[in-house]
Amino acid sequence: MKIPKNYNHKETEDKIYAKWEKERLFKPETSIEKGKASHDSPYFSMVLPPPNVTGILHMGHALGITIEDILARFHRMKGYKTLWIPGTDHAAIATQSKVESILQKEEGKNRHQLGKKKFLEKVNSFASESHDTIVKQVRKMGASVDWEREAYTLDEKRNRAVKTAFKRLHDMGLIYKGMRIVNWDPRGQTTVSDDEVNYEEAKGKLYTFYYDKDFPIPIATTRPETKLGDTAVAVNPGDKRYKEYIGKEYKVNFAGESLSIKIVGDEEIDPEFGTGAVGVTPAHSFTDWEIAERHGVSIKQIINEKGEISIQDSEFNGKEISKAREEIVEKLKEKDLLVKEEFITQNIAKAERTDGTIEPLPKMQWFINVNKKFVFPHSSLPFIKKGEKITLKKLMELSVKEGCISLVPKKFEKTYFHWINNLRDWCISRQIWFGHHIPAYYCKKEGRKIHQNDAKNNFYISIEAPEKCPFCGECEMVQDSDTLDTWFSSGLWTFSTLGWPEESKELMNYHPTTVLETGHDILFFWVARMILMTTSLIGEIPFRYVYLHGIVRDERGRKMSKSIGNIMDPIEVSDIYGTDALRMSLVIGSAPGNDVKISEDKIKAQKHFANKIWNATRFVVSVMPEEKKELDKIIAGETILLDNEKKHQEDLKKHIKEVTRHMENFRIYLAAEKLYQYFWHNFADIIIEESKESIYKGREEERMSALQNLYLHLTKQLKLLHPFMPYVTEEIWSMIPRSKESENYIMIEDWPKN
RNA sequence: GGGCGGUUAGCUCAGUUGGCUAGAGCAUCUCGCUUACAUCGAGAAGGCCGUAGGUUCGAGUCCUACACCGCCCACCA
Repeated sequence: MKIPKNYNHKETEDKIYAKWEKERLFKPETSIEKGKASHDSPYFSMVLPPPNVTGILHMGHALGITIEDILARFHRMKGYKTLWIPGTDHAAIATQSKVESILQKEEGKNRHQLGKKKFLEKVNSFASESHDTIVKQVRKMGASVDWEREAYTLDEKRNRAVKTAFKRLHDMGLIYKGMRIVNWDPRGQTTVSDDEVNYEEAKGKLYTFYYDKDFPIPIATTRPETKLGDTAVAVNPGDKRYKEYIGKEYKVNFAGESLSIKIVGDEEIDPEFGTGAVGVTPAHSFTDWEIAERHGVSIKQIINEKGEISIQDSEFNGKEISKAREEIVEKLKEKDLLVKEEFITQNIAKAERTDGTIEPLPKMQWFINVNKKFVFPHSSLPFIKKGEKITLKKLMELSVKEGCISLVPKKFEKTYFHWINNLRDWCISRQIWFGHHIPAYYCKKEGRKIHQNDAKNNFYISIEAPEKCPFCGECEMVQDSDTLDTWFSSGLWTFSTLGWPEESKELMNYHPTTVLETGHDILFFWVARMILMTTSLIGEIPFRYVYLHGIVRDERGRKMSKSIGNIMDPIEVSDIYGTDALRMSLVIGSAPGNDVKISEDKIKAQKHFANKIWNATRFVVSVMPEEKKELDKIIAGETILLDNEKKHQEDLKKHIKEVTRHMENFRIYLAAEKLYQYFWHNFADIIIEESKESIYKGREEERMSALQNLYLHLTKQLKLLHPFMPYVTEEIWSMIPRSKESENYIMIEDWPKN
């Protein structure tokens, strides 16, 4: 057979992927049919972390997919029933705000001007376009995912899972509706969770002032306008300066508004900071809310959802915050109440997706209670029995602490525990339109006797829309207009993709999943939520191992970003250098948890490696004996090896062992480097070069021994390399002489044992 | 403020349970188009493994302190 001089990935990749798919090699059922695995074989299962349908894949996705595919292909070759489920994430707020900004740019409209129905149509068509792109890209990366099981976090099956989960968690007493202070994003017009808030450093002013001239204690603040909502002043109970005032109540006139201020003593107050006294604004500050709760101070909301002052009959009513601030400072100056103005740097809370400045507001929202003990309904967990009581926090903690789930690398376990310790109730409701609707229904009539479900709050939780109102028996109920945090649905991902809430075979066969591979930046967002959801709902862990990869950076260690202009598009790169080259360069030097730097040079080097493999094969094929009997003997591995070749085979055995050990311990980066080293500098540089002597000038036994050695080395190494460089190895596999028993595809060959 | 991590060749990084005469890729230099590959080969140069102590027969690897860099969390009125 004549083999071209250089490896051409462009002619290879799409063709091979299509063949794999056509032969259904990505399905565990096929492994069983072909006798590679049996029904009793151990399984290896993963979910693809569903990419957001907000655009296209980036290098981070490429890295994740590569690692996952390596794990999947490795286990498939080792004879595991291997299932890897693909899918996409509707990503609620991220997608909605993306479409909103497009709408604003293209049509100059906001979502309200367009209307809910039309807007959602737009979002859905955007999502579906984005989905198609993503799916194409996942294929291009060579991912051996089972496309027939593809899922979407917002499709019908997942919607059923979400509603069921919501209802069950509510029945368990873990979901509640309550008035609480939340992170309000005035730009996105929605609440966001604590994890979706980022802090930005900014210059600000710290004002020290008195409410009015009769008030004895000076207060410091960076936000004078919020002081309109003050209902108390808190001081440290040990602070001698203010001790005498604790317990007293003052009527003050602050900037023309009358306030009633109670002085309370609270240990949390640092006497050293500012004036040692805090103006307590319970409605617009998390810590103040807590102080107010401790001391029974009243709550007064003075800022509305638009980010305006909202006080009836006040001159400030309807004014923007910044405007109100100026005017108040002006008034304080006039009355000579402003003691000090100093510049300070402070942290401004920003909404991750919209960059809107977070305004803490008290709002009626849905929460998941992480501190409430509940009866654990069923358990396959070793640390708790069915019927025992536990909190969600404890469940999340013990799942990892007791070793049911291992994080790779281990150092993230500390970060994880630390996060759990600081965890507050999870606000799961969002006021956006795109997402799963909360399955809560309200009676339209008022004053009726309410007797079912959650009567106190007058809502009824149901998976199906109720036909008859259980409260009044007449009205058509109104569904809650809120949607769910996107992480609520992705928290169910390992089992919602396997048919839950049906008691499916899939769930029995492939859950808990074996590995979850994802970026360490979503450890809290996603990994922790999956543990929460899975343990509480099905009494099982979602996965045994969590493999966390780092961030892909440019060659100078910078994050890839549009503003720097250093973004590398994985698809472009794989067009130029080949997917195999891209995969190798992403994996080499990428220890779990560490950031990876990638450069064009690095990728080029791996393209060269693919070519090296190609040419080494060309050589081996070209020297194979023409006589059929001899060739068959080599293919069967029956040729007698001389001492020199025996030694090479011993080295190869060691190499296989080492690579396998690395793979089993998630040291994929080391396995990749070893493979590169061994192939190039042992096999090509030494073994092939040495063999030429025997092949061209040696005695018959020497020639045959050398050829046998080459053949064994090449075929075994190709198998070892296949998970890493699936395309080039598959293409080559079809070109080398093989036995009848060997598979048509290297993808389903056995992983070498020795 | 609390926590976690890093510091090894010009650059990017390996170094798995302490045995290393410390490796690789890229870049540099010299020579070579020899019948697998110039997307290559042969060779060279390049490192008090952040600093200071300690444990040990032996430390890049373990311990302590310090310096610098990075990340995460909290958020102080």
